Amino acid sequence: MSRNKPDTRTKILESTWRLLESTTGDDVRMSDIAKEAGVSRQALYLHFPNRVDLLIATTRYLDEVKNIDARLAASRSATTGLARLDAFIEAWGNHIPEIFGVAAALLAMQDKDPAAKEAWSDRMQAVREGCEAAVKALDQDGRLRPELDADKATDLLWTLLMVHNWRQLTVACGWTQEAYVDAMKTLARRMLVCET
Amino acid sequence: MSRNKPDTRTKILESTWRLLESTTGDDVRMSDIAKEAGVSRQALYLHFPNRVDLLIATTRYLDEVKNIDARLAASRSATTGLARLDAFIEAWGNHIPEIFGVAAALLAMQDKDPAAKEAWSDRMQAVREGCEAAVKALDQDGRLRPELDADKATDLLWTLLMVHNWRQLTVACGWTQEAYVDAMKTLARRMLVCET
DNA sequence: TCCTGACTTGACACCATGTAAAGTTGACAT
DNA sequence: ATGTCAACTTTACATGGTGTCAAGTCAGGA
Repeated sequence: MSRNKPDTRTKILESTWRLLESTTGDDVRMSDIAKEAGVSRQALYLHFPNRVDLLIATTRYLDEVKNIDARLAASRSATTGLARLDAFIEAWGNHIPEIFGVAAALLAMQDKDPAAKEAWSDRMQAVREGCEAAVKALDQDGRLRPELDADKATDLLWTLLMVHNWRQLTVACGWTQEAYVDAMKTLARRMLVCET
Repeated sequence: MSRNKPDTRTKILESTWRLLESTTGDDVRMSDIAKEAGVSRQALYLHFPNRVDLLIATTRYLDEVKNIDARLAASRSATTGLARLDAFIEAWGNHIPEIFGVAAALLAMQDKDPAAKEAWSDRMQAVREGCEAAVKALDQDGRLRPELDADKATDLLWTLLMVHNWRQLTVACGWTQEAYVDAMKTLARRMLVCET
């Protein structure tokens, strides 16, 4: 884990990220990344076995830099179930735009590449666990709608918070990030929480 | 519009559909379709200029066979706004599994191919119009939540009914089609409709 | 000085899409 | 019967991106 030098590997990861960020980059090729990193195309293959693994490594790098795990974990410290739900939605919802470029690239190749599917599904499993924890906290407060069991409620919240829905509302419909997060909070309550 | 003979074009469209339907078909190639249709690969190019256009033609063929437009239009005949919302969700929600295979293929190539993006966005625009009509009917009954304007409400309903959410709940979470439709109806009401 | 590891250069195999051109076949008009 | 035309087949090839391979460069350390 010694990463001190100018570090070509990091340069590559940063470049990949940067290119995927610029939404204009419809389809980012290996040679594009190499050029951006100021490195030969072959150098990429010295550090990553293939394109998919490079993208996956980029998401992990991003998670590390943005420290999403810590931020999601923070939402667990809320005292009431409701506060926890809000905190979780806020943490995750505000993380989405940070990872969206990379996420979209990974999503795009899900059908073709099993490894990409696997990698994405891993990340989403982490989100699901966050949803589950929030739902359980709600249940323990007796605020979960009685007609919902914890599994169904988790499924619903998980689905609501998917990247696709963020994309639709912000990118396609032009909502602001704040409007998105607020709407998600409201909807989650209406979906899951019972009165009083 | 004379289509009477054994009709290679139709055979190709049917084969494309069939292959995309079988979700195992991760990535359906032109040669796969040709083989399935019992036709040379080049024959495909006699009928469709390229892969994207073939996929788009397949969606149109499907729409025609399944007669979705008529079914969506039928939802407009409901008398109250609430009934209309339900009818629309039922019509569209039950159409999704019919088109899902083709839709997924078209979605997968959205980033790469502008024509695919265009085609899909066209179809989704039709859905949006349905959402808008339902929201307006609700508004006229005075049942639309006062804190929502018609645009925002349409955005939300449209997002809720996206194919991705169907996929997540049924394919990923294992919900039945009925459970999905019921949940969407309930959620739409909770999202959009005010009390009394 | 020589070695080694990181990187470059250039060539190439692979695979899917799409193009091009010549050959086959069957229906149909005369 | 013959010629023609359209639909389809066969074969070959260009293109573009991924991934592999092998030889070459070059700086820094023992």
